[in-house]
Order: sequence, then C-alpha cells, then structure tokens
Amino acid sequence: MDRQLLKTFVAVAEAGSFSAAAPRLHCVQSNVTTRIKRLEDQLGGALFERGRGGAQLTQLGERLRYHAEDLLTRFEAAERDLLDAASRSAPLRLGAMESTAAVRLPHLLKALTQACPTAPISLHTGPTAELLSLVWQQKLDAAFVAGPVDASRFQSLVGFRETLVMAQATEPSATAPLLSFRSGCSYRAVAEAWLRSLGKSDTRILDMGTLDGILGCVEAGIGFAVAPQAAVTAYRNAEALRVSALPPAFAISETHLVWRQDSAMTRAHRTLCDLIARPEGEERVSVG
Amino acid sequence: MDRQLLKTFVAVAEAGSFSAAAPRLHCVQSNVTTRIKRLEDQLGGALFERGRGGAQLTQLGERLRYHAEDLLTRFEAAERDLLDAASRSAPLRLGAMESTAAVRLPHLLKALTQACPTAPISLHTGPTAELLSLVWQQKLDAAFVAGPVDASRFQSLVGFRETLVMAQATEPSATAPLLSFRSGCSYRAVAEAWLRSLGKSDTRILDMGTLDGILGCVEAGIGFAVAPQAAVTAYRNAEALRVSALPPAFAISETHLVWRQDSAMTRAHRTLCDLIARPEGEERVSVG
DNA sequence: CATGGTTACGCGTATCGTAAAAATG
DNA sequence: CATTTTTACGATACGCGTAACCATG
Repeated sequence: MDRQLLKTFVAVAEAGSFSAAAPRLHCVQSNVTTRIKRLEDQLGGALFERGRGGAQLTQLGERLRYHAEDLLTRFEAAERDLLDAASRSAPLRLGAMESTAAVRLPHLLKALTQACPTAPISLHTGPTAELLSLVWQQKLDAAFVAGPVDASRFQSLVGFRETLVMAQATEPSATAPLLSFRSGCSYRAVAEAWLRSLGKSDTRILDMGTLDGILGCVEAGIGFAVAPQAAVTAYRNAEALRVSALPPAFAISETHLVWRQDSAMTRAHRTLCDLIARPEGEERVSVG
Repeated sequence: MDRQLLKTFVAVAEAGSFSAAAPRLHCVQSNVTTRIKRLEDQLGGALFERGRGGAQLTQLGERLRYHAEDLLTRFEAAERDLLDAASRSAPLRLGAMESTAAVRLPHLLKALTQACPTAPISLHTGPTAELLSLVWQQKLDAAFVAGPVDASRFQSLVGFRETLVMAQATEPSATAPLLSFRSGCSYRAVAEAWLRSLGKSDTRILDMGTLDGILGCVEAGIGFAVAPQAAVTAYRNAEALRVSALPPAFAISETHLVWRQDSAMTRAHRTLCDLIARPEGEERVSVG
C-alpha cells in the first residue's frame, strides 16, 4: 500500500471510472488498471465493481477511501510543514471572496511576497461557504471570509473591518439595478438584505467581475452599488459618484481570515497574520 | 515523500547510522544513502549530520521523524483494518505476561484459532509495563496485563480473576527460596509484596520459565511458589503439593485485556473479547 | 586505519505507453 | 455497438547489489 497507489485509488473513486482518472494522474488508463489490481491483490478483495458506466466502490472500497483520503491529507500536511521548516518556506494556498480579492488583497499580497519572497502564494476566489469547506478539507491553508466564524472548527483573525456605503450616479433613477459581484459575495448579501428590509425584493441585479467595472457602470448611471467606503473614495473618478450611508445594521462588514486550528501554521501564514494584526500604515513607516 | 522513504528514514533514525539501518531494511547500505538523499532533495535540507559515530538527526530530521512515525503508524493501522474488512481477517498481535501465557492462554488461543482460522495470531510476552507501552505504540493490538488499568488511555476487559495460593513441598524448609517467573510477572510481584509484609525481605528468588518447571521444583522440595490455584490443582502430581491460602489482600489477582481505545478492533480482536466475556465452561459445552 | 558514508556501474525487473482484445449494458 | 476495462508486449528507467572510492576521528 503505497502512496501512489492510494492517489490512484482516490482519483478513480472521485472520477467514477478508470479511464476518467487516468488523465488526472497524468498517465494512461492501463496503468490505472494495473495499480488498482495491485491494491486489490494486497488487500485480498475487490475495491470497485466494474460496469458499463465506470467503476463503483465496493464496501471494502468505501472503507479504503476513508483511510486513503485521511492518509493522503496527512501526507500533504506533513510535507508542507517540512518544506516550511527547511530552507524554502511552504507554499501558501490562500482563499478569498472575490470582493476581498479585488479590494484588499493587492496591497496585502504585495507586502506578503516582499516579506516571504520564497513562498509561492496561490489564490482561490469563491463564496464564503465554499472557502470554508476548502479550508476544512485542507485544500486551502487559510481564507478571507465573511464573519462571524465558527470558533469550534476554525481559528480566525479579523482581517478587515469595512464601512459599506451605497454609491450611485448623481442622477439616480428609480428603477436602477444593483450592480454587484457574483453570488456568494458578502457585500452582495448585505445589499440584498438591505433591499429586502426596504421591501424592494424586485430589484434587478447585474453581476460583474471587478469593482472598477461596477463603479464605472455606476458612474455611467446604469445602477447603484454597495461597496466598501475605502474602495469608493479611491475610485479614480470618485467625485462623479454620490455616496450615501447604509443603515448601521448593514454598514459594518467584517472580513475574517480563517484556518483550521489543528493544522500547523507555515511561515508565510504566520507572516500574513502579522501583517493583518498590525495596521497597514505602520507597515509603510517601517519600510520607508 | 514515499512510504518506503519514510520507513528508511525512521530505520536510520532508530539505528543511529546508515549502515546499521540497512540490515533492518533488508537491503544494502548504499540504498539507504540513495533514499535518504532523495528525501533530503525533496525537502530541501539535510536530515542527518554524518559523522564518525553514525548519523545524527538535524532539527529538520527531528521534525520529519515526528511526522514519519505518525504517518507510518497510521498506514499500518489502516492496513490492518482493511485486511480485516477483506476476506482474510487481520493478524492479531497479542501480548501477555509470561505467567498468563503459560497458564491461561493455551486454552484461549486454541478456541480463538478455531473461531478465526484465517487470522494469524502472534504472541509477545513481557512484563506489564512493557506490554502497555507496546500497545500504546500500536505495536500490539491487545495485551493481557495485571490490573488495574488506566481507563483514560486504554480500553479493557477483565480477562481472568485468579485466586493465588502458595504451593510448597510436604516437607517445607525454613530457608526455602521463592520459585517464580522472571521479573515483571504479576504473580511474582504479589509474592514479593506478601513476603515484604511478613518482613521476609531476604528470601532468595529463583527464576524459571515455565509453570511446570516451577511446580516440579516445588514438588522436589527446592522451594515454594505463588501461583494460580487452578494451575496448581491441575498439576499432574498435585497431591504431592501442600497448598495454603494467601492473606485476602494478596490472594486475588485480576488480569485485564487492554487495548487502545482509539484503534479499530479487528475481527479476531472482537472474537477474543467475546471468548473472554463468556465463561470458558460454556464454551466447552457448546463444542461438545 | 578502521568505521561509516558516498559514488560508479552493471543488471534485473517494475512500470510505463501503445495497441489490440474482451467484457458489459 | 459504443464505452470501459483487461491483457499483451516491447522499451525505458528506476532501484537493486557489488565494489571501489572518500571522509573523519
């Protein structure tokens, strides 16, 4: 029972067939057959029931899957910890909501890469629920999500405390749509909740990928947006926007950095926490 | 970071040198060099400091050792669980005090091998403390030890409740030595405690390996012994022995079967527990 | 200079990919 | 009959052991 065999096995279990697993493993399908057969020989029982529609786990297979996923995850966690302890620091797999990624991360990641030049940093964006799941599965080391956070499963740090405002064109239209990031964004969730509280459940929503795009459309009078105050005032043509406060219940948005409490923190991860804990301004002073 | 590499690494760490590790791994020393080098390349740092007296772990090596031992143990636990789930049941690695092994296990193991013919059963004998350590390290699946047992770390079952008696020749001598199993045996510990309570701390002790040998020597008038009543009455020439009771504080000895509570129980293990839970007499009836 | 680690090298076999055959619904 | 798995087979490369070569206390 080797690591490669377990990887192959899990890939087949996930892909649902031998042939679909092969490309994921960067090998040909006959190799998959051989390896699964070896595994089955070693364990003395069938792991899959082969049929027309691919391969389905047997009872024994289900059991192996449980162990295999656990073992492989632990392998990877150990590898990261050791890479970090050795010369090069381990890669940091970061997650963030799209809005956070757009508004806040550029400065932060710049500082982080300066502080940890050897740590490759990857970023996955997605809605809060997906990010939490990925962190829990240890596919991500940490993620920026909308708070509050379940403290029994995750460790967390308040990353950013935003004041949300509404931005609209100087000539507002009554039937203007809400311009927002894709579904799952916490700013969007706030905006929707706010609109519901006003009884405006029929407001149209336009999805956009970037904050600049959203504010650009707002400026053009296409609709209105709910966004962090800092982002709005930093907009290149901020004076063209009319900014109004949200009711206090909706105005404050906290973004937390979360990670599994039982996973070892890598160097880059600790550095990130330091950068968040200390105000950004102070950072600049120490550099300049 | 492969399983074999970790095995090699741990072997070197335990053996203290590359050359000493090689025979344990059933390979030649140059292979050890190659594998450790691969590991070091992958992690990007040295794992050992090579010197005259062998190889010593670096800081990174210590860290890897922690992970490696954990991973390897989990691998083996998973393997056992899966072998058990597949056709053949997993091997049962049993431990027992020497006296238990001699007096009680023959019947029990016979019944167990009948009930689980496909499970290879191995037996390691040793004193209670060693057995508990081996069970904790998951080198043994379960062991018979002298109670009481630390319930926070181990799960246990009362295996045998013995009445201990003193056996001596019909013509006892005042300066006779105690005939006993090797140090660490719980019967011997009882005998020593009893003698201490009588102020006879100068009694000589003769070590023997088998109960028959001990009772044979008792019969020959060489000394006296503390042994389970059942074993004494079952002795082939029992009428030649004079049996006397021990004070109640020393007469009762409980042998527990213990195992780690967080390890999955294999088929043979469950069967063993069943056999212990039900009285042996009943077993015979169902067979005859 | 003896002990222990490294490097060089030839060899066997495990594992790879290609390709054809068998199974399955 | 299309899709998926198994088997056959030659080529490559990986990992083994032998043996000679270094390092070091």
